[in-house]
Amino acid sequence: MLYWYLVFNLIEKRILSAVSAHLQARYGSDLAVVLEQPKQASFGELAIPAAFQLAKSLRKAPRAIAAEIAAEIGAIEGVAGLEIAGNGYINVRFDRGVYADGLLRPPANAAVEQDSGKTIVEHTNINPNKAAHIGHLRNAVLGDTFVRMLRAAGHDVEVQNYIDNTGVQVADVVVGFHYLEHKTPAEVEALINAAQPFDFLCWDLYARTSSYYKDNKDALAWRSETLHAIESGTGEVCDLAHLVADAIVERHLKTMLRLNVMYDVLPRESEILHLQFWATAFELLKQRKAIYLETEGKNKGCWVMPAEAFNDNGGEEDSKVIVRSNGTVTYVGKDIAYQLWKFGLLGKDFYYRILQTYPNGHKLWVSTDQPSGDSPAFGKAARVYNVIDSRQSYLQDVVVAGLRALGFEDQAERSIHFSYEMVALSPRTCVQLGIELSEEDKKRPYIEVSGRKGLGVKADDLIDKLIETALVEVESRHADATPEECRAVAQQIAIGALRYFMLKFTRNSVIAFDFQEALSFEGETGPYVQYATVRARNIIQKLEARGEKLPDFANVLDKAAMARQLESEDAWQLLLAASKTDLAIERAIVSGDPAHLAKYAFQLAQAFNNFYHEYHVLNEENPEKRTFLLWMTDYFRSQLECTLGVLGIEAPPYM
RNA sequence: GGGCGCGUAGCUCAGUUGGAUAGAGCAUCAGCCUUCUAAGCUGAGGGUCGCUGGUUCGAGUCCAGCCGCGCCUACCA
Repeated sequence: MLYWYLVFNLIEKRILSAVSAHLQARYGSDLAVVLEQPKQASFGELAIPAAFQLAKSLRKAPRAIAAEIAAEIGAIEGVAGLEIAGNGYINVRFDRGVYADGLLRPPANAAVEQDSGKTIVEHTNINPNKAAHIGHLRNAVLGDTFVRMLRAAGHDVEVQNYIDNTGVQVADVVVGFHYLEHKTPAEVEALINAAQPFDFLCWDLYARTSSYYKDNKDALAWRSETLHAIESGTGEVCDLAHLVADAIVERHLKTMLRLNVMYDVLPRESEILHLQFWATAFELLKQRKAIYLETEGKNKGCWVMPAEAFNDNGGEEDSKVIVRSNGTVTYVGKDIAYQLWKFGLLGKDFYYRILQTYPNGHKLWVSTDQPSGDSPAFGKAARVYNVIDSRQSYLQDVVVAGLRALGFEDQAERSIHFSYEMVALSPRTCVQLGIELSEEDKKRPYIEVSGRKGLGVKADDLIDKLIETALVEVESRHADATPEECRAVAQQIAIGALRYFMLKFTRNSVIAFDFQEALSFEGETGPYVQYATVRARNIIQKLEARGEKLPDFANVLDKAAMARQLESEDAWQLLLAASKTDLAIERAIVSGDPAHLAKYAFQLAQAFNNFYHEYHVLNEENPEKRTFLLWMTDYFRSQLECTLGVLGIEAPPYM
């Protein structure tokens, strides 16, 4: 892993090693020293709780031990002083001048660690049979932000979006077109190019087909016929399926691009079938006895994985069917093959072609079953993150168990289910959408969405609504701007609001989606952070409009001057908050939750807003202070822009 | 029944490996725009951290047992 230079981290490390060495020499203790963030900023920058841990073995009061350590440890570079506090804390105060100087003039020898191989992040994975909804948005925004975090920290990341273009869900829409509406491929093609978005049309058709099955059980035969046709790879129904899936994938890619979400490659299930990925995996699984042919009971005739493989006390659990008694493979089976491929363990690869080139020049590849020239090397990862909601954790466990049963212990260990809770609807939003609720549902805190019932909020509808809401605000504030400019700004604000909303909740909390909350641009929201960034840039723009240039801070600000300016506790706290961006990114990666970075972004914006109100930068008369405040402004600006960038949020030119 | 998760202010949620006075936002109330944009800032009120016990110098955090809620537990994906 590559870390860019962290002044804070550097001082932290110095303290850690100094304290460890001292405890070893003085007490013969090999205690693992840790540092804490003091509860209150006024206590200092870091706290050492080591005295508490030593109290027992030394049979001494923590406070006395703390005093002893503080008195005897000696000087640590970058540390101005140590204080005893509470029952035995040692609070650390940084040398403010040294710290600021480190931020302004970072030493050249940045710590570099080698990345240990490629990381694959798989996210989005929407069934290509209907429009994307808010649940898919959570997946894509979480995945994309996690990718940005990893890349910011120097990781080599490959982004995959798996397309299940041969599954039941696609089949059901094909049933709708073919059997219910008697449409030919040519007629469906006309619909794809029609004014109404094709994925919206399919949203309704899918719901209609699903409800038709309910009243006409015989119609389920249409589904299996369609699935067989798709699997055979030929015929009108199969053509129809590809037509539908490809058109909807294109729509999904457009929707995701609106949110600044892009991919490297789309592995498709059709290729997993045609290139016999499953057949290869099946042989492996049989060979190594990871699955067996059930000879009795309800699963008679199926190839199953025993429950003990994926469940610690699997005695009571049913084994998991991998191959059905009719010889067809389940989704989990295909997923095991896919997971093996991701690690380069299958001994097979897809062929690839370029599907499209994004506006920024990035190329998106898609799997194909025909040799088609050069392509980047996909797959063969050292680590795999599957961004999939927690409802599928059972299936993810089975996939990992498959790897383990094949003897790929390391890869099983590095198969990470990046799980998150679902997005449901608040009862209030259901009412707004005209969804009728039963008395029972009304009492629930949230209502689960259902694509099958067509119950949910479409991603594009939500984005449009956000843009319209933002547009009203932008136009009311900038009467002089052109409609195109206003729209562009409104779009950035809308996406900022949406991405932040999807990130502000920790992964394992259910989001009860509420329009009123999601459409808010005030308080803890994306636009709040964007607004702070715009303000910081405005100060610098105003300066330049007055014919002044931003000083070359490294030449005009020395350590002593900064130390003088940082005698103000407020200024120091603000600088400290602003300097912790890298730390926040690193912690969010370690904890695996982008919500932590979103929280930091909000706190950073709060800090800047405090700065903005407390100091009037351009009117400052003291030259040294004015230069210093300009530096702080510029530093805040760059830190805010960096954080927003990692969150995938743009800062508009004005708000 | 089993697995996973949740329960913290009126509402929506944070709370790092146990640590100092449990925090935000929204909502409510009281203030702040001739000054770099008020999508902002300042202040006030608001808490039995679901319950009971345990571990220890110390528990919202760890352990056990309860209570309530959600999801999963398909030859669907």
